[in-house]
Amino acid sequence: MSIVPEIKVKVAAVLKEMYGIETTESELTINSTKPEFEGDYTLVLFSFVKSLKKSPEQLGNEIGDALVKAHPALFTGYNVIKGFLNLTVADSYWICFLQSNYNQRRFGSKPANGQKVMVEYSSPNTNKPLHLGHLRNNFLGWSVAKILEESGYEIIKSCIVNDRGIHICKSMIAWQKFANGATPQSTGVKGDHFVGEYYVKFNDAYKAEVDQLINEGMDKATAEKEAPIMKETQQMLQDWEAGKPEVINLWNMMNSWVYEGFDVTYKRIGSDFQKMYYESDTYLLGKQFVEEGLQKGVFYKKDDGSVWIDLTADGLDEKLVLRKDGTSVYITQDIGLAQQKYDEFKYDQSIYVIADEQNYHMKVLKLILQKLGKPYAEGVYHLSYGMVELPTGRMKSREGTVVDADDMVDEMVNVAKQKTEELGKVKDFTEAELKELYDTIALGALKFFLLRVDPKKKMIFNPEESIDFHGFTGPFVQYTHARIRSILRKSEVSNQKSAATGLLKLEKDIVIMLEQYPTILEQAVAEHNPSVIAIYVFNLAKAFNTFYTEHSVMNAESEEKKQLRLQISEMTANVIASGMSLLGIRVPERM
RNA sequence: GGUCCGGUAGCUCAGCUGAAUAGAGCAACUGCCUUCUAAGCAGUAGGUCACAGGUUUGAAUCCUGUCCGGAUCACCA
Repeated sequence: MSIVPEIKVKVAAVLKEMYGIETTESELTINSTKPEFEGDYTLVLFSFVKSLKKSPEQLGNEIGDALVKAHPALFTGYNVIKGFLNLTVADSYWICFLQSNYNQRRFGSKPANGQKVMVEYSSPNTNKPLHLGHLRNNFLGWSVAKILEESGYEIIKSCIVNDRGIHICKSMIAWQKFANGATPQSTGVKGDHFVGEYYVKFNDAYKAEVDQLINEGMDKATAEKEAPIMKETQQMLQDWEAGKPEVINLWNMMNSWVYEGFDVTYKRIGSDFQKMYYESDTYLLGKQFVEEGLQKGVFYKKDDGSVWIDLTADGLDEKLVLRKDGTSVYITQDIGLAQQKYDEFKYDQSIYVIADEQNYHMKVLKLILQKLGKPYAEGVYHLSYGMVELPTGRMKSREGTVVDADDMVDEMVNVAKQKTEELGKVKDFTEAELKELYDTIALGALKFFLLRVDPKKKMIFNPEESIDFHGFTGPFVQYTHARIRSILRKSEVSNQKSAATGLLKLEKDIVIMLEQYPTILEQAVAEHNPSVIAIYVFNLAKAFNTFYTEHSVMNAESEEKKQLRLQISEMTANVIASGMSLLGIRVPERM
């Protein structure tokens, strides 16, 4: 058991024995003792003062006395200040904890719990390359999956590719019109970027046609509908749905270009999936549920044949689930896909990593599944994350302010290279080693930057800050790891029982933090939130650096001290490495 | 307009299941490399926690209202 719950159990026993009051764990507040006071953990006394009719000081002294007397191996002292009982945990407890965990590679991980979780993330469109927003999504989804996996869940990472629809036809039409048969191969442009260029070309051509029609006296709305290129695109969508071979061939060809490009990007940023879904396969799913919903009285049909669900009683609106022409809408497809996923994997939980602009949609999806009585409805969880904005405001593809994912990674690699060369610490590295190091640092910086903020909140991406490798950053944590590894390379850590008997303040600070790691991991799981790990790992690295400048490991005062510090160092390196791995960040031996 | 989310130091963010004098990083200023990697450390300065009420022994945190910003409410996806 972790130390905090253990303290709570002991306190509860004392309260029961001395005053006859029953307390639950949540009624007891144990905080880390503020650095300006003596002690490790603090019990807040106020809540008992009233019912026990004792002054906080008296109560604190009584409880403190009883705790020290009953558990001399755990508590070595206490002090009471105002309504706070500050408890000092025995050094021997911390040393023993360190001794038994310092060389564990996966401290904090849990055995399989039999629960199966699907995590759907990334969800790209096949008409343009990935951008900064996708990166946040990919890093989040991957990390949450990894965090759950480390905590004993079986994970299936999945991805739904939006590979059909009007937006896909736009780039197809533009390619037909403007490409003269050009291909990624013939131009040397990465496939997803290549196709993205034609999507842009479509919009340019479309805009020109609309402007011309307006100049000829047409109103804007009509012009947007009547523009010839738009009509061609809509025709193409119909041809696609009808399965017209030349359209399908073109579609297959252009999508394959995009996938080649995506493969490169995914590999580079470390995204992977066990199961791919394609909207072209799933867009017709869900229609069967319309009939089921009608029979169960969950849906109703309007005179024009369209089918709806009334969610006004749940504080939402009426929502269309089937068009009057009998085709399904997005939400209907999602119902179908949820069922298909469940049929195949029988998941306990299904996490959808989708931006918060779809909060309403996901609420509706879950509600409909519940109303249809689906057994998996409760397990549907929308991991909603905020949009990434630039200091200048929202990214807008039409205004060309979108930050491209590949460009972003390239730039980070360049910065990593430049800074590494400036510092000149790894001049003996081979080309291959250098390349790997630049990648490790670049992606570490980028991932840490995007994962360190609470997913729920929108974030401002400041390019200048993102290339800073000092302070609250991935490279700072990586650097701390490299520093520790440097020490460990030079010295054997003895597996002998530590002979050390006491801990200095800065030594204990680190051990206390290390002990908290499993609790932090639990919090990250409960909140589906990687940022708590990023923050923790940064604080741990910071504490180690403080210790490092103050005390020497290699030239410690005694052999016992040296061994103790080596153990602290090794465990810190291990916890940094595993914490960072949960964020999808590698950690170098040297940098 | 309805619903939802947010407003904490110049900037980016923690803290939000109530608890001690509100914390980091960046930016600014001061120091520290003959000693295990200075991508580091130590220090100074910087706050009416949007505003007003309320609950409480105690509120950045909970409740109500107001102001400001954003998202959403498509037979789009």
